[in-house]
Amino acid sequence: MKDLTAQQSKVLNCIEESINKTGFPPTRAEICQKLGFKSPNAAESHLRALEKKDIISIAGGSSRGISIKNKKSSSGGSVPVIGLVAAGSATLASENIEREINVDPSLFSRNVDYFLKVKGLSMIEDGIYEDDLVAIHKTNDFKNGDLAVVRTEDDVTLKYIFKENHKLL
Amino acid sequence: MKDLTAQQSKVLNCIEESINKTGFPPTRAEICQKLGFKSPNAAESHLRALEKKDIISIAGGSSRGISIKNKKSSSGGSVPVIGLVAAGSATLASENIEREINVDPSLFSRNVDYFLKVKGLSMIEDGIYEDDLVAIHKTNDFKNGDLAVVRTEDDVTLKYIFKENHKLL
DNA sequence: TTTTATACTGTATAAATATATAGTATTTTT
DNA sequence: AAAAATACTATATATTTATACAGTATAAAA
Repeated sequence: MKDLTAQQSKVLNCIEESINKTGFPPTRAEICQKLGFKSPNAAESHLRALEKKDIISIAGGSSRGISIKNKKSSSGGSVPVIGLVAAGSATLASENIEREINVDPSLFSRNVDYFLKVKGLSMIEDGIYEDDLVAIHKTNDFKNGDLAVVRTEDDVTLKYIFKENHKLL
Repeated sequence: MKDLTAQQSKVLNCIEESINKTGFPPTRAEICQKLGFKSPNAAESHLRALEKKDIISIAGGSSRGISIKNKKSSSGGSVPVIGLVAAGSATLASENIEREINVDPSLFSRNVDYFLKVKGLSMIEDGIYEDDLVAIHKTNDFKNGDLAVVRTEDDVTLKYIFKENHKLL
């Protein structure tokens, strides 16, 4: 898959956010508003570039007809499974990947970047057990109370995050 | 939650299918086409009824502005966990519910009707282990190769389904 | 160096879409 | 028995939205 430019990534993020927040994709105008463009054609061009790179598909002649394509193959994307240690170093390098599993992408509303295998019993009250796989979606868009992978100095944990005065609790 | 009429259920199903298939909600006209209505107001009325019953929300002034609300509470729906035996009798009666767990509904693209606890190791090759919870979405809309709960005479199993000449294989 | 891709502004418009209004008929609730 | 909800057809229209066309400018690839 070709790499995306910085602007194309922003537009893709904008689409994901819209779907996550409102339940439906954005219009050209809404993309422009969010990213500060002054011409609808700015959004249109980026959308066509993303379509050309096979990241999204655009349904012609229908409003909000944007859908994000499944990242890898279409018939069940292959998603890497990573141990928690490897996640600490934040690499998806092949030596860190335990195995690849096939999932139906439509089961998840957000893109699954990778799976993390759970160690320990800290989340047992929430129905998350040891060796469970947690689907991880990379994003900078989080709300208080979201469940997230939190990475500190040399520790990686799965917990609910709360932000207060620009500090994570 | 108030009960839905037969027609309202059809419309809700139509919305779910559209989101699952295309990635975005339908227009009034598309609902009419799918359900055989001849007036856009037929769809509109049903949508307003569903909105009144708090099943969906409609974003005013924007196309395809339909989103399906989280079935139970908005901040993490409570979803019942059912043992496989209980699923065989197809009841959600309280004596069959092992426990209720809270999930972030936005993690799933489809509504999660209940969770099923897996018995046996038949799906181990697909990363589904004993005592795993499988999110079940009730629908009549399935494709070949979908993973589904298959219920026979007195047996309930989780398997990939294939249909051929109106027979399930 | 010429082409292609990126990254926009600005303007215009056909088509898509939501949505209101006016009816009719049936069923359900009060 | 009256009122309210359901379940539509039919028509109309303001607004939303996609999308094309004309430019300008810069960076990357051939």
